[in-house]
Amino acid sequence: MSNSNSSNGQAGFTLPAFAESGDALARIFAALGDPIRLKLVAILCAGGAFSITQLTTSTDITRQGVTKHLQVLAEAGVVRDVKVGRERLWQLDPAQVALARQTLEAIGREWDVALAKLKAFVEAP
Amino acid sequence: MSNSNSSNGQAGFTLPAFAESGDALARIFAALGDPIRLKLVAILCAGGAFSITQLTTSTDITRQGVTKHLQVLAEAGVVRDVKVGRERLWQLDPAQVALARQTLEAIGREWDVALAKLKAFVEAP
DNA sequence: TTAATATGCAGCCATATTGTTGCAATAGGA
DNA sequence: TCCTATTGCAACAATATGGCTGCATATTAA
Repeated sequence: MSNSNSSNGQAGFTLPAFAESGDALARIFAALGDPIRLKLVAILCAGGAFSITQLTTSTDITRQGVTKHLQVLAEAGVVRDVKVGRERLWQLDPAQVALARQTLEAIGREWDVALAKLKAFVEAP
Repeated sequence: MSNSNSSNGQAGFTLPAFAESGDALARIFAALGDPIRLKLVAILCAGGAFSITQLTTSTDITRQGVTKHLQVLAEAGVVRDVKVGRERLWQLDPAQVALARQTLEAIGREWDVALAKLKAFVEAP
């Protein structure tokens, strides 16, 4: 089987840094990988700080369901909560979103480099 | 409960477009939301086209497990496969990655706009 | 033809995820 | 104080996910 040229690891090219960035990055993407959570992020990035009850009115699920989604987002570091009175207000923390965006930019750059190498190889004299 | 001022929907501000972009966008993020799949993407964006057997050597799971991960990525449109001989070579399709990146950029922009509005409100005479 | 390689497909199992209901607890306002 | 609004917590069911084994199928090479 395969053997031979390998495919990476001890291969002939280096992987981009995010390949080994552990689970933190994957958790950010996974947190964004749900339609309801994506909508919650949209609300939070457009508005400011909202309570769970307020956010619930924007979805078709129960308050407790929204709470679970917010917990997923919070564990990924995408949102934060602040207690004020008897309410718990949620707001976006854009740092992790920026990290995810930089990763996707890195993928695009690597891809461009790979294309350029291929082009140079094909056009070699 | 809550009632009152709403929080969006029929609220006083407009949501960014990605809020209602259906499940396609969420599927892209979900596809990237796994450490193994993130590594596969890293390999593919750095290299070119690899067979399942080759990709398996880069992971700690079985070939069938890798196949399932590739299917998740394929259903999100992140990777494509090409049959050549008895092999099935996989390669990145950067279009969906670019779409995800644009979404994260939009979140960042919305956030900046919201901050600017807040600043203007606080500093109002 | 025969053997070896590469993949496909089905089924199984353990665990995680998503959403619910029900009840308790905390905090504000009349 | 008493009522109400907001949230927290626990248990539960249904489904999805991630990983495996086992076997079948195709394709290349000798």
